[in-house]
Amino acid sequence: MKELTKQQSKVLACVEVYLNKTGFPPTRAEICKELGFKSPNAAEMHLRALEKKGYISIQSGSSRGISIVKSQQSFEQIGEQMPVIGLVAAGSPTLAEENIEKRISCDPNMFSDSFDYFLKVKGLSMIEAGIHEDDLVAIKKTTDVKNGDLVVVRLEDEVTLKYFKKTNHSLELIPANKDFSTIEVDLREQEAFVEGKSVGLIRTH
Amino acid sequence: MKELTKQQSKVLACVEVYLNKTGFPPTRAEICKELGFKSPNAAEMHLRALEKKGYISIQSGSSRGISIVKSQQSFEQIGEQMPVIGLVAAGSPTLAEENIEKRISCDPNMFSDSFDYFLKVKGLSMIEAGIHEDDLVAIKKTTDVKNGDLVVVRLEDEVTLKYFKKTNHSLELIPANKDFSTIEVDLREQEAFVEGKSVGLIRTH
DNA sequence: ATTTATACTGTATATTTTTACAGTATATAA
DNA sequence: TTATATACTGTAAAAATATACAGTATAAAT
Repeated sequence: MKELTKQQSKVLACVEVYLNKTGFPPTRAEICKELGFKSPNAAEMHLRALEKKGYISIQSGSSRGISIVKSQQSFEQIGEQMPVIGLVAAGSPTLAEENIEKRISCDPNMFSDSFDYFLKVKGLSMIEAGIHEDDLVAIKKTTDVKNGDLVVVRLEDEVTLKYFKKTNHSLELIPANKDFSTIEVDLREQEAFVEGKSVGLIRTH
Repeated sequence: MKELTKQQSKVLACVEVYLNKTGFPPTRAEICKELGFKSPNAAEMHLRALEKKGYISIQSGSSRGISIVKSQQSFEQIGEQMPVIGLVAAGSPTLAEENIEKRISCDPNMFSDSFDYFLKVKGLSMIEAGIHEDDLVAIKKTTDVKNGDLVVVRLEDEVTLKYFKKTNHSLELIPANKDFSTIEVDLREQEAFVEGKSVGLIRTH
């Protein structure tokens, strides 16, 4: 999570205090009044920055549509807002705000292992493992993976979700669909980046 | 504290659910949409009644200026401990303590629809729907199911998870595995109890 | 038979609120 | 020296929202 500037921190605190006091979030104008700004745009800009850094989410077009994603206050946050990231064809699955499709309120420890984000599955390459298109796979960011693990690997600019098998200099990324073929990587010729591994899955019916 | 009418109770619940889901209170129009009212004044009147009876307070002149004074719900909505029930061969999947295998901390609204418990899947009859043994299927207790829904149905003492298809006097419970056959029930001869329907699924890898 | 409470529809308007755009100022980095 | 990021002011328009008013319908109470 990115660092906040002094003013952004003040604005976040202001929103949290207002929320605790009234039960609903403040308007831009109310934030200005509280912090002494003279233009609603001052508040707007700080809120946008806070959203980009993942501390709040803003429901666009709604009045008072601010919700706290990550509290500045240190008290326990049960039911954190876990980000959902689309499995994009190119580039790493980063947690930058523009990649976050939505957030789901749940416990980061609901599976056997903790996880960092959900990856939204594209395509049918893992269908025989019971992993469908649009399923959300819970990914733990780690490079510590074993053969047989379901992993997120980046090759060049392509990111895939496959079973992991490493043998000497070669890496096999094995699909679970007879219509797809195993991706074989000679690690002396090409780099492969393990982004993380799956610890669970959720699906909405 | 005064008693609430049925509709007032619905409106209060609606506000509480919205608040838990979004982090801010609903507008009059949003309450109407949720509960099927066609005039914003319907919501307005109920809110006024709820304020008069001391369940909420309304900040006049503010958008979404509703705060809960006395919650209707006896339990916390976020980070609830949702029970996991084994799909036992005999008897209804009841929420009696002896049937609860464990509890998982998660948000009852993490799927598109709310749910009441997780059912632990036994057997392979739904494998082609990507539902494996030991997957946890989120079940919403309801009898309001449509053809094609994934439902929990009890026949005599046997409980199954299957696709639902009703035609006149006959009920078909369709598996997703070519090695299993559809269960056909003539409703004039045998009773079938719909216990609920699936709204989602989670799996631990 | 008439009132009273509940439960709405439908419309209209004033007010609140978001949000875009055009600027200003300052410090820091390239 | 020229960007670039932070941190605002000031204005204005469009959209969202609260809320008043005038009705309709129904069941229960008086």
